[in-house]
Amino acid sequence: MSRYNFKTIEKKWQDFWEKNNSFESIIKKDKKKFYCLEMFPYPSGKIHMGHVRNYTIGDVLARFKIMKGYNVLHPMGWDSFGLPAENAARENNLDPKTWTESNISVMKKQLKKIGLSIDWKREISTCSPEYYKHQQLFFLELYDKGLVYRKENYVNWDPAEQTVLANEQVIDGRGWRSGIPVERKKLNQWFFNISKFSEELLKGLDELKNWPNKVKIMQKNWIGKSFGCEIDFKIEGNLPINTIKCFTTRPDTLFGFSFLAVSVDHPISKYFLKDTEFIKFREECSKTGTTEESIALGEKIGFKTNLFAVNPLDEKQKVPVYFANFVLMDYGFGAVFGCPAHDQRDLDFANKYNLKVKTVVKPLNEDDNFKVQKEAYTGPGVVINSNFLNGFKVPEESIVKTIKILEKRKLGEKKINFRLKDWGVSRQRYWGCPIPMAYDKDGKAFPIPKKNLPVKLPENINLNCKGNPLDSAKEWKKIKIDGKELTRETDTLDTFVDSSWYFIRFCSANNKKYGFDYDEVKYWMPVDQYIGGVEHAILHLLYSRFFTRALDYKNEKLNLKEPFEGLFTQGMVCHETYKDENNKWLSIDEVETKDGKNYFLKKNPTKKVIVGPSESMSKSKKNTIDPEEIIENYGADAVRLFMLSDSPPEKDVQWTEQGIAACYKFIQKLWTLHEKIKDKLNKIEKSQENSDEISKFTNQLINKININLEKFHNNVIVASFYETYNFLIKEIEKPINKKNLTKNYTKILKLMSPVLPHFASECLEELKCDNKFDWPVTDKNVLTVENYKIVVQINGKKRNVINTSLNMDEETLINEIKNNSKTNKFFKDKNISRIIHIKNKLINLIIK
RNA sequence: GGGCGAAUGGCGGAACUGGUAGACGCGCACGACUCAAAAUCGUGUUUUGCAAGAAGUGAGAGUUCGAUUCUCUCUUCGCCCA
Repeated sequence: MSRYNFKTIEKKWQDFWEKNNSFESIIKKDKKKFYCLEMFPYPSGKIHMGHVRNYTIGDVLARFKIMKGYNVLHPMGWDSFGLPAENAARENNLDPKTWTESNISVMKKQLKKIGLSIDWKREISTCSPEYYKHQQLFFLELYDKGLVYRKENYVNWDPAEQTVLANEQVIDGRGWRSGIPVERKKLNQWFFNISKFSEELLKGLDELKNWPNKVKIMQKNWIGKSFGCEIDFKIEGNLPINTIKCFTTRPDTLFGFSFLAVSVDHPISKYFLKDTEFIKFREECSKTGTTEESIALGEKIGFKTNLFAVNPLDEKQKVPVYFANFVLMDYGFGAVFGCPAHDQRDLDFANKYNLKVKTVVKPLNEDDNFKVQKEAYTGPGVVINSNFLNGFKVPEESIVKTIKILEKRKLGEKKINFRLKDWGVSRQRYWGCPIPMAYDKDGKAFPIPKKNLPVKLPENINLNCKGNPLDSAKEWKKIKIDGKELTRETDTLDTFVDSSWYFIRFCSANNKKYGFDYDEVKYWMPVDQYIGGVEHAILHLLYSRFFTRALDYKNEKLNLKEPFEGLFTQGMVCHETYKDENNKWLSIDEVETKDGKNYFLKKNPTKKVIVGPSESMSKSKKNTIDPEEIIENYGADAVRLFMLSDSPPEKDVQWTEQGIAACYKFIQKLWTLHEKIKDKLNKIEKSQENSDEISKFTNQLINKININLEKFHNNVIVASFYETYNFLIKEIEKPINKKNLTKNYTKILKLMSPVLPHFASECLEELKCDNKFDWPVTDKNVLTVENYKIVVQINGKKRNVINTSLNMDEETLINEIKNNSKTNKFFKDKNISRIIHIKNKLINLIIK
């Protein structure tokens, strides 16, 4: 018996697939298409286990669909713009392009070693001008359609680095590099008008039947449609304004009104610019950062004005007006009315500034003396202490009825509000897609003429300057359009823009004229199955849905709304973590164990290692496993097998040395089995009779795998492979019909081939019996079974399992149970009062 | 604080529309082979009990002939939002 040499065999088949262009996809109109896409990687240097898991899940599906006769598109590319390249380049004194390109070539080689069914002829890279020139054209098209505009907006500003920080670069309110508190600063930026599509994007979710509910709910919350009312509050004081407009979802709590809070950026702020106290307060606010979270977690502070707001439902009630840090200008109208009793944030604020707290809603089970104390009451109930609103049920009638009253009195108006804000796409970075715009001396914006695209990134840029590197590219910035001297936009596009249409680009990856070809997009889109991490559940997926709609907007030729028909979000790959006595992370290579429980330092085996919980693999925790090394030691098929076994793919999986070793051993066992079967087939001369258990088994296996593949229950599929081995290794010891063995074993190998493509290809080639790579179908003739095991329950408890013939009549069955030695004792002095009989499955006798 | 989800042996996990709980793997134990070890193969492995049996899917109730599955209450954990 030879050992299975995965190194030569895997190489052999990978070369074979490449030479034969096995996975090249071309439009075949007579065939049903299947577009299988995994989220493309960021070329950070090397592939990690998360990629291997993601791409294995996708590859199994793609190969399955190919075998089922679909015309499959399964492409791969690189999300290659972004900050890490800029940082790495700065550290290593390279340019980002060189760094990125060398990473891509390394990672491509690594990906190929997994044996993926990728059509590499469609490979794209978002940092190549061949890709981003189309993106720049789309930008201008969106600009023409009125979906792109420029406005001033706040950014996170690092005063030490003199640069803008992305939200994730702000850690505890400080710049990640400088450690200095981040400030809010206003900058002119480009925006995509995503909020124009709020309603559509929300409604579209209902049609995404093959999306996880979880993700749809997350998107729904993110879009945040709320139904409420805008109210004009009369203002009294010494300012030339009469009213302030507010948006509220709780007009029914208007009688609990105790203050009015406005954003420091509210138009009325211009009347306070001479007030040094206000200026101080505004500076204080700018330190809080711009994210909703930092505002929610930070202290609520206010600045009292000398203004008073009048309650529109009760002219006698006048409350103070505050500037407050928790009111954002871009939500509603930058002003909210405060009802402390029924909003926790308002209550915190009211307690701090000693404002009145009036309870106007009580829970159903409380009486009218119910008073809100330390916790705001936001639940359902009845309106109290509110004059003509009293008795309204909260929330089902109170909100609607109050709005009607306000509308009748012309004090307010029903309004729908969305949390979703427009997408700011300007980034003050070098390594991104240049925004194709330019400005004259007065700051007026002009689009770069389409014929002059692409606007290429200048090379040899000094990245070690402060601020935006492109700003220092003096020559590059100058441009003449129609004789006018202009200055180029120096911001680049958010990399989320790059990934918002790459799935469309794959349909026509090599089209030089335009970003895509309409016929090809019509054939391939939408993506039938998109697979990736749940961390992209909101932004990437929402932006992609928006961008697709934006391309479709005012464009009769495209007719594409939703890019991803099916979505699957896989879990992460985790590993135990190790620390030394000084609480410093230790890498997996630095520790060793003999019993799997106690770990010691390799360098110093007397030093015990602290074993931490299993966490997602990350460089910072030093618990990563290098896929290339693993493939080198165990082979791609073993890694693929392990990535699918153990845990369901939507959950996290634990990487263990024993786990991968078990998969390796299993493939060796399958090979031994294969050799035994070959041997057996050579020895059988005449056709031998047998009960054909193998056909029955294979048929059941086909059913099982079909069901589980569609449901992504890959771990169950792997388990069924083990069952198959356990079955076959015993079965081939029995007399067997040669034809049956060949036919069924071939089917079994084909069933395994999406998961173990190299191994299955090799075995099938050796059998030389059938070189068609089709998906096995069940043989209906074999599925009829004569003998059934039926479960016998007495008073609902399982007492026995007996063999019966198909559709045995009830009387015979009961007689058999009464006489059976295991169950006869239950019938002494008792009668059967009820019979529940499920044919060929179970019988439950109720006896008294 | 709100939303969503989960909880099954020593561990990862399986169980189709309510119908044999613990598939499959890991680990562990014993045995075979071997001078020995590794590798490999075989047997066993929810708890309790010698056994027949009994108990058992986070806790408590409910619906049902029958509940891991459905309903309610609670506990713990995870994710997202605030």
